[in-house]
Amino acid sequence: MENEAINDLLKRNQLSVTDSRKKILDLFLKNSGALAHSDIEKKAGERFDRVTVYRTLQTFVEKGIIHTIPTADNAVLYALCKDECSSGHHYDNHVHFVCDNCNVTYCLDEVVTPEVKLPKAFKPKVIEVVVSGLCENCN
Amino acid sequence: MENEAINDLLKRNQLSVTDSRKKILDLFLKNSGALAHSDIEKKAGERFDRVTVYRTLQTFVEKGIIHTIPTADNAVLYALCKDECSSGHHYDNHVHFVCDNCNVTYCLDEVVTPEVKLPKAFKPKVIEVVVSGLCENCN
DNA sequence: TAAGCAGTTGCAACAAAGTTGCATAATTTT
DNA sequence: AAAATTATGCAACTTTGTTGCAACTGCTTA
Repeated sequence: MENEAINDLLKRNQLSVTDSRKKILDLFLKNSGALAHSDIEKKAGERFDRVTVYRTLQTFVEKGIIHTIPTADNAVLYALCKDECSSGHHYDNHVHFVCDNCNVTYCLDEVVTPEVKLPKAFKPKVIEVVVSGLCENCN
Repeated sequence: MENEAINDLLKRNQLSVTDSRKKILDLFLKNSGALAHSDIEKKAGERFDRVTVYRTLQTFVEKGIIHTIPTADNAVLYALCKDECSSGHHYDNHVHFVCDNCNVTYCLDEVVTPEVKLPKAFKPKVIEVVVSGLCENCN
């Protein structure tokens, strides 16, 4: 079932289908929120080698399978990309939401980043928006 | 001259006026852009102890003298707050701009963060906007 | 389906970033 | 100017991230 989807996703990105990659991808699929490196490393049941986790996440980012989320406290977070992300180029124009209470980070894919009017001399390329507050569950 | 201003700022925040604090504050005043921890630690001329830099920055953030800036590559950046920031509470509703070319980070104090429409269930408190692209000098 | 190749993993060793306790030194208070 | 308070810097440590290399796994093709 989902196994098929995972295999497909990996193959579509010219990645060999390995245990670690399947397990890490599975974690993302089963988690609605974003994951920190440490979440993955310590994830119940299986322990992955630190180096493998670093390299897997890096590979996934390069292939456009996941993207990083900047946070105010500078923890590195990762979340699945929508299909539109292509290799090395993230169309990451959605808003991220961090809950102050439960600390979960959401990708609000349906909320598009607003326009920002800058001084003329600045040429914007990417706009990152991170909102914090109370999420749907903690409200 | 500026020395007065620095002393005042520290005293106003109930901080004793020490060499390290004066020098680090001075760096911020002389730099239009944001500073990374390492910028401060290695700053030409003077070398500060790593621990002192960590503790000084932490104190300044707590007092509302400086604020942190979230970045895409998760480097920790600090910049001076406008006067409105009070102890422990940052009114940090301006846009940050990171130049892809010269890598300088600007606080665009005059650019106010736009409204973002979230799903009803989410209650926003703080909105962080980080724009990257080409700055006024690299344009 | 077995052999061989390329890509992936995990270990070890290292480098960088950040933290803590404590004795010393500097500021502030009286 | 001495006492009290606060900040500094060292040492030792923890956490986080990186690199090289040998062993292994998944992929290809014959």
